[in-house]
Amino acid sequence: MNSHAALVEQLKGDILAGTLERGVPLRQQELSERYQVSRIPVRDAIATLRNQGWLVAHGKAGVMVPTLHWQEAEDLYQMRALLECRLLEHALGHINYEIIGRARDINASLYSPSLTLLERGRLNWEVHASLYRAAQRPTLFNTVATLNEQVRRYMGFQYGPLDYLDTSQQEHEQLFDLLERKEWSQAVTLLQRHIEVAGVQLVEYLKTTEELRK
Amino acid sequence: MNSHAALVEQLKGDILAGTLERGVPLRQQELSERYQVSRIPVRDAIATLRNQGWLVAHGKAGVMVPTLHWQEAEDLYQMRALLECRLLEHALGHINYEIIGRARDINASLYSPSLTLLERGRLNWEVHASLYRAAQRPTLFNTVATLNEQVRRYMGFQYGPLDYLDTSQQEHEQLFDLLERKEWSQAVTLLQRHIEVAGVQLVEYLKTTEELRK
DNA sequence: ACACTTATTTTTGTATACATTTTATAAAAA
DNA sequence: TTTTTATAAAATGTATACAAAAATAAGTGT
Repeated sequence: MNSHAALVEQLKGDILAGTLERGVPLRQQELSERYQVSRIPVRDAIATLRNQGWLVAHGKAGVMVPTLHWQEAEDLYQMRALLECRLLEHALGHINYEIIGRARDINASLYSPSLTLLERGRLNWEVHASLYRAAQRPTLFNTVATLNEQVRRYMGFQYGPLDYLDTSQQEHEQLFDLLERKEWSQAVTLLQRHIEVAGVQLVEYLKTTEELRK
Repeated sequence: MNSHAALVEQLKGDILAGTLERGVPLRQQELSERYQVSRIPVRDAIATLRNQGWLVAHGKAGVMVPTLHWQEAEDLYQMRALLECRLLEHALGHINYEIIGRARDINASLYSPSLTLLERGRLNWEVHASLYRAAQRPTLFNTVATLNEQVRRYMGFQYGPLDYLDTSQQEHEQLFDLLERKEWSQAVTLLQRHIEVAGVQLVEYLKTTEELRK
């Protein structure tokens, strides 16, 4: 992995871990000292993170970690539900037992308790992605991948408070069964609910925590 | 406008104009000489354009203007149809005569024949955006805006060959009428077809030109 | 005490120079 | 001739230094 991607991932990790306080401006020199590189790669990383929504402008000079809003999570999950269902529909004809097998393996690895939050989020996406790739629709796939990457910003909250991940893995297994039996319309419906209820749960949780902060 | 955004727009213009050949690697030094700036702002602009899909990697070092594929256009328009209809639904309750009036004004300005391709594409988006903003859904709006920005890469082809823009403006006017009469479900249906037929026309055209190149 | 200017400091943006990686070239071996 | 490997050239990535812009602080008048 080149150092640019490494720095971006490092920053994402620190954002999720809460090491970088939300709302306060990040200074390029601070970051360059913290990560022991010059300001140029820091600038590159900041640009990437801005484009992906992990950082936003702070006034006219500087960026900050944005505060989380339930409205954003709601939109992200609604878009996921819409687009991922279309993507699964395109994939249906191309999904074979090998693909389902790989997806099962990834889903099984999620049961390991010694996974960091970041690894868990990434594996969860890989379960979905392994199915979506069969659709051979790179443009649609990329947009969906971008949405999932944005959802990751809320992962720090999804873990712990609502033990969503257990039920999520079980729903994945149900999805695999339906796909193997070629019960396609039911599979798409399950996926839709799978995403929508996850979204509703997250939004509800965010609303309560937002209330608490006032 | 700061120089970074200016350089990005300049490059987009040159990409649309065909000044930068597709498929051949762009060198940072060439661009820095061409636009009379150092390689640093060129690098920044390239990073932005890569994130927006206007440039893609060429091997391990360098970027190029990507070739256009009808499959990409198809996906972009299908996503637009899905997401923009949802966005319009959210907006329906908030759309008033002032908003429709502004949209009408923008649409009227499109009849001017002395518009460049870039200006035309931008105004066309502004018609849609002026309605969507009423929805007050920034996250959904941003995704839709990104999709429209990506569609712009195909605008060079949409102009001339298929005289799509005339009918597009007439459909906009129909949409305004339906919104004023609060015939909401019909308005959403019209928008869906408006986007879908534009997509189909573009895809058909791209298929024929792709055939010719072989 | 408060609004408004002006000066100072800080921060970001850009140029130049150097280091590292990648690509192209040419020589050597199969 | 083709493939492989070594070498040279070129391109990108990064650090440092400087210029422009923005934020902060100090001063001025009301």
